[in-house]
Amino acid sequence: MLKIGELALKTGLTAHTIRYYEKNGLINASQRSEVGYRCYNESDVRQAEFVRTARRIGFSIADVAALLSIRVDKTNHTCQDVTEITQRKLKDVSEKITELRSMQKTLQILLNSCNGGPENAYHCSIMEALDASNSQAIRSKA
Amino acid sequence: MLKIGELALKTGLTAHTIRYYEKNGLINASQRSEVGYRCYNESDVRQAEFVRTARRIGFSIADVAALLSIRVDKTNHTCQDVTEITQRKLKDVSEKITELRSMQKTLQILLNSCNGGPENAYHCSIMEALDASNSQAIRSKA
DNA sequence: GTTGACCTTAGAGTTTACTCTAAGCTTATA
DNA sequence: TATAAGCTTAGAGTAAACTCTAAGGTCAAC
Repeated sequence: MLKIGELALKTGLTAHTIRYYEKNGLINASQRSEVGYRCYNESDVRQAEFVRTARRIGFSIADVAALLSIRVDKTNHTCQDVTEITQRKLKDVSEKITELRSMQKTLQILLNSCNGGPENAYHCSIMEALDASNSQAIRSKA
Repeated sequence: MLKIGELALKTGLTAHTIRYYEKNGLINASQRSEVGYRCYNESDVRQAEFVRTARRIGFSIADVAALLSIRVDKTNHTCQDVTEITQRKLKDVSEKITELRSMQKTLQILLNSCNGGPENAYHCSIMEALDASNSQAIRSKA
């Protein structure tokens, strides 16, 4: 039986985070010591590791909660339930990447248009591009 | 001279957001009407459009504030000042993309490993992968 | 003259995921 | 035995960028 600090060490979470996850139903200590310390058994530890793994992959706390509810009752859930959550997350991530790629491209175009030298910014092409009320002006510089 | 609702229409921001930006020093109304309504002249509008453009590209409010302080005093700032902000942002965006790509890859691997069918989740390979305390298990499924 | 749309302010609420604090009890070490 | 490290709780603070609310004044149209 581990105490919270030991679980923290084992999982790489902090004790604070573990308590926070507990409040959110992700991790629980199946026992308390006589003086009220949280005690984690092997099954608790495995669950904590599941949570940590899922969070690292990028699942939100709500996603992890959903995955856990499947995990504790696998026979009444299907692979489809699991893939739905995973697919939704993949879609979110992919959309975010698309958005960031567009930003990245624009920023790169801006940087290419300016030498970044010590001359004053009066004719800085980045400033000019941002000032073009029509952000099309930025795209057309590709 | 535009009122706030008109500026909102013109820029695609909401009146709420414009007031919020004002509080943060990004947009200002150089005049008020007799009864206290904000009045935006052409220069105010151009600044609001600069802000909107910069925000769309992904600059934070703090970044935009920095860019604006260059914009109002171009002769005392250099192209280098501008490119530094832009480069920092590009670095942030690129790092975020790298992180998201890794998530995307992992999620795709998980999905490839499971048919997502209506059978119960008892042997769901996504759940198994998440349960492998060593998230290496996920990577090795590539 | 009365709707309804628009404007004002200060300030609270939202989202996500922590992160930290205070006040106090427990346990291990020197 | 004293000190430090670790545990408890409730609750506040952080970050970023809005978003909304309440209570009230203004303006154009019917």
